[in-house]
Amino acid sequence: MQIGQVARRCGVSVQTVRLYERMGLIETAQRRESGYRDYSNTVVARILAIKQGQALGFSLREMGMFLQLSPQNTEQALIQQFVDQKVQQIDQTVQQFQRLRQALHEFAARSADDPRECPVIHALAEMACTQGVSDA
Amino acid sequence: MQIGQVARRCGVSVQTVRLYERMGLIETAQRRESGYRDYSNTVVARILAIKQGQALGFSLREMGMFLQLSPQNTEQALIQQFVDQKVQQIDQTVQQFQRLRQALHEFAARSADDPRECPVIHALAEMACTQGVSDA
DNA sequence: CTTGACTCTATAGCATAGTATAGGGTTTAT
DNA sequence: ATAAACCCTATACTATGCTATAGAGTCAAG
Repeated sequence: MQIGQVARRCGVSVQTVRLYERMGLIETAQRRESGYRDYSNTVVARILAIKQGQALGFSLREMGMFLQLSPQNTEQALIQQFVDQKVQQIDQTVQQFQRLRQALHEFAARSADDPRECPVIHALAEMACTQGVSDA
Repeated sequence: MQIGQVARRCGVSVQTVRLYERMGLIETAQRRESGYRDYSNTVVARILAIKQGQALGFSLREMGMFLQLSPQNTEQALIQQFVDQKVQQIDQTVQQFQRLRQALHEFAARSADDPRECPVIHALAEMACTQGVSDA
């Protein structure tokens, strides 16, 4: 599969595919005699996974570590530890999104002359505090 | 309140506070005769809100628009529309996080010689697809 | 056998969100 | 009256994740 086809199937540019290859996020493509890259089709799912991970806030570096992890190269205990940590992070993030959701509803329900602080700022600031920022 | 105190209270650098001011994300501070900025203390909640929003994946530009929205300057119908849209986005994101969570558990539970595709890549790729990427 | 659509490398540039530095003035405490 | 700790502006630099361009080769269709 040529790089252009991979790119179109993933909704990314060919430069992005090359970038991901250089960064080691996807397989190093086979080359034809011409020098053209020839990708296996598993690369498509991988790129889609990377883009989706990004959309959820993971950096390319994180996604790279993520994707490198496999039972073949990593101890079960470490995998479990990694997964537990990620799940905990996810739960926290989900909770924060839900508080934001609630605050948005309160915001929309407010009357124009409500003197109280904006519920969205309030909720977001509180979340930040709960996670520990302080000073005298 | 001096800029350094604001910065420490928010857990950011003074340069960041100045940057946010230049970008119009926070109030333009009063100045003392010396030229020193003098912030009101509402600025702290605002910066914390910005940082928390960022942690949830919003850009500074988005947070700026967010924070500008108020019943004083925006029609109720528009606010409702904005809120509905954001809530819908949040619900989708939360759902995606929960699918990822599930996939992570499956990943951890897998035996080392399972020949199937990695459940995390699989789940992320599927999510991406569901949102519409395609090509012939 | 040439045209158009593709590919290659290499390099440079962009937006975002900061961080660092230079060169200076201010405040407070001793 | 001087040191330490703060503040000011302006400019330059950084990392991340792309995007654009130049200059070249490849390949399929007519």
